Amino acid sequence: MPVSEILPLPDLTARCSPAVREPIALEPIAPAPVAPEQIDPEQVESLAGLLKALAHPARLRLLSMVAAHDGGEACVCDLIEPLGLSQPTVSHHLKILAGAGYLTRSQRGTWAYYRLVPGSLDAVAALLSEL
Amino acid sequence: MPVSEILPLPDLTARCSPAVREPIALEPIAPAPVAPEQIDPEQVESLAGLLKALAHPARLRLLSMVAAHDGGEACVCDLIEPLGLSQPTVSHHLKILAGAGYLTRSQRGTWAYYRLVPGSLDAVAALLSEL
DNA sequence: CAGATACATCGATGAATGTCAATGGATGTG
DNA sequence: CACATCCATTGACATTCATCGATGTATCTG
Repeated sequence: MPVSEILPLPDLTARCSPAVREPIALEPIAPAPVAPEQIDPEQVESLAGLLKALAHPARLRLLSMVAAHDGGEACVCDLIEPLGLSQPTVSHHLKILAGAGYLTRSQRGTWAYYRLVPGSLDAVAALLSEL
Repeated sequence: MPVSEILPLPDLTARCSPAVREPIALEPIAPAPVAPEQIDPEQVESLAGLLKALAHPARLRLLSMVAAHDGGEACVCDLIEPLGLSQPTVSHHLKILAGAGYLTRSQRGTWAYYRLVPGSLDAVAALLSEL
């Protein structure tokens, strides 16, 4: 039987394990947290999703264009030409932005008007800063 | 020769073109800006790249773990196990974060220590808010 | 020098994403 | 009703991305 099974002392060869690199505790210590992060896994997934919805040039431009448009709203056909993408692609990006909560969609007649959700960008910015 | 070529008046059928939906100007008006956005295209690409680097759960967790680690820095081997990904994958994500300017890398001996760049998250958060 | 450890890079593979043409549904017009 | 416009959805395709095993390099130890 190897000695290590009786006296599981950290060996002195330098390895990565934090327990090895830390000075040896003489008294019993509280069990170190297994995960050295304090971020809620669900919150991380959520924030990553919010950022992924923003992480595209066309979508950032869409947000800016909608916000700067007359009355704070714009319909799809207003955005196609300045964006330089096809109508299905523009609708696709708008759907992603609306799904993430950055835009609201209201249909009036044949047109679909998109409007920036107030404070939505500041909210995700705040989440980033407190990370 | 169609009349429209002599008198190019906007027709009355409702179409998307803003010029059609706007009230008809009686006086000559300054040419409307073609692009109803005022965002610098380069800045949009840049911000999208910064956000793309953040838009992944593993990378957000890495930022959090590095920031919360002892001394504000952590080496790769400290992050592999709590993250639950392989060492090449962890190195891959760290490289992306460092390339975007969120982390710095300093090699000391065999270890590579990563450290959060102070203010980098607040900077991108500020860019988001002023979008 | 031989072996072990930490880390990056390479290559391959499966998944996700962006884009457009084509289609379809809904609304308004003549 | 027939037709045009706006918009979303579908399907197909190419590109990008995430992941891991294998390999290579550098450093440290004995």
